[in-house]
Amino acid sequence: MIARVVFDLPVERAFSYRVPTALAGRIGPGQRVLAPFRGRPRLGVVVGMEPADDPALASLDRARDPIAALSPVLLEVAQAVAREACAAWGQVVLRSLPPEARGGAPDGLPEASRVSSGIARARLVVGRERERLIEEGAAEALGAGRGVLVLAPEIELAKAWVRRLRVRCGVEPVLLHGAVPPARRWEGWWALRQGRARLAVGTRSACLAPIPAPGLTVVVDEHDPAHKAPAAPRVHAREVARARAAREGGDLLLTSAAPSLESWYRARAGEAELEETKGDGWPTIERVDLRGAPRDRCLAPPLRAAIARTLGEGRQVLLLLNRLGFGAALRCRECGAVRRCPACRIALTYHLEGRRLHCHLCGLSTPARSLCPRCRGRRLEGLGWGTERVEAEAREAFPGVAVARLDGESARGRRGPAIRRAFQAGAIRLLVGTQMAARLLPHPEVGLCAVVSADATLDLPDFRAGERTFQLLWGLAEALGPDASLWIQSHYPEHYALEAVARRHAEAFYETELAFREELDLPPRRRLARLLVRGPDGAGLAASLGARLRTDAGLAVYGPTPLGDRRWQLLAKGGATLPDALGACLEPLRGRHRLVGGRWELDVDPVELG
DNA sequence: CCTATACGTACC
DNA sequence: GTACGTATAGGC
Repeated sequence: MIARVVFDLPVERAFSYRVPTALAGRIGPGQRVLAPFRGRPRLGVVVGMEPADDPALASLDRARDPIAALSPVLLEVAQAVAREACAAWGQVVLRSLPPEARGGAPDGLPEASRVSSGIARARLVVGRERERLIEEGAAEALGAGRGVLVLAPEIELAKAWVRRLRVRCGVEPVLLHGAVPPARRWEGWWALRQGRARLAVGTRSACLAPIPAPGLTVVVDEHDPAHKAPAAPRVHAREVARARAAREGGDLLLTSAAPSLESWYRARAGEAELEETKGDGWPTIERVDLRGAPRDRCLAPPLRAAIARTLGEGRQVLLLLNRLGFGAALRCRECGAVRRCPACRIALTYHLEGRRLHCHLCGLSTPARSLCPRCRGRRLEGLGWGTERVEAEAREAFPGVAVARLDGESARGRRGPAIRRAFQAGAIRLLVGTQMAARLLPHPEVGLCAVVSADATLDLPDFRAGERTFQLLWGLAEALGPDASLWIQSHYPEHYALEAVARRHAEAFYETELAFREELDLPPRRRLARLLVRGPDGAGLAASLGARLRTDAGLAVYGPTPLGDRRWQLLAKGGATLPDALGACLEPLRGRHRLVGGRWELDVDPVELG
């Protein structure tokens, strides 16, 4: 017999090994094996067996475990997902397994569960009841003797779901994420594989967990970019979940306060049932126009008054800064808006070198002078204010009020939980924080929540800037009670994302946003891939790769656009077959990643453009 | 003429 | 990814 083996390498091929007679019958697809590779034993996974022999081939050293870590179906899922992401099958497979640990698997696999094909039921659930539907769905599937996988975008959220499901389902869920020690991850993995456990909760690293007879796969906060791996293999957990459900059967449940345009679009096309669970009541939404407001203050007078009122009523206040890593945009001093690309409408990014503005979508490059028709000079201005700054202003404006700050810096060590507890207990009356502070909601004592500058996300140099802003604001509004108010400061108070939140009319946002995406041939209508290039001659390499994609693959290619100092980006636009087109064109260059000039990396269906 | 480094290739 | 081969430059 010959075993086909893949490794954690950025290569397409599987490698062939003879199966020594001593191992015959003990080796099969999905099994981890140690195979001689470049003279040393290397960990690989068997993806296929062939009834042939070739004495010229090397022989497998041994099986790493007595049983296969993955089922043949999950190997197929990994292959399909790898193909869509232009990633190597072996990397998707091996990086989905827990890292190597001491000890081996227990012996014995249960009868292979009969695999049904096709998703039984795909749902996209929005609204306040969505969490209850997850609990119900999980309990129901477990009750029917089926397995359940719940994927959350962050470790903390995964832990919270373990607590909820433990109570609701009466079983101990297997928790799988990057911070769980390898030995414990394998323990849980084998328990699932052997059918001793049927419920798993985890982050994207758990997306290929061996759930026995899956009845339900849940993707919590499906819109969250954290579901996609930030480095190769750049696989999106939501797409793995979809591929799994299509091949393993069972229900697919995607949930979000404000879903991604991709999922909303699919639901609209009939690929999933859109289920809106409306809770009643919406907070009062107040928009503050920052145009013309003094730039040295971060809290406008009407907002200050409202905060004072709220504190006076004995309720708590939350001030949020959504600083999701901003590009160096140029803001006009007069009108406050940043300069945008006339074609793509996304914020232009300022590059010190040559004092030029670049569009990261279409590659437009223009001199930074003549910044704004209404403004004589140009002024580089950071977007938004820091949390410390807002905290200081709040202390000064509301003397005697217990003010605290919750951000990456102040939450370091054991301080985060202490601040959270103090806020929940009411000891802190006004809390200034970043995204992580938003997680404190829902909290009924909060009477006012303010987004200090919605522009921090609206001015991101990303065509999803509007979508991100809408998702953030909608999520906040939903988490606040009807007797609370949400204040939004912005230079674009009439922006349709803000308008839709104020009117509690999500559909209006999605329709407008989709029209914009369709007009510019952007996702979800069409697909994008970005090619990241770096190296001493990144510019030259990017240009030649771009030319190749244009002529050989016939793709619409934008750029190269500079990303900081030595990084360049190309964007390729295509249809459903984009990964195949890219593969066919770039495959001959594989193994030559280090072309003269630098190295390059592909990101198919990027969720964030930098 | 020999050793140091650079890039391209193949890995079973 | 990375060890290894061959091409290439620099050193004596």
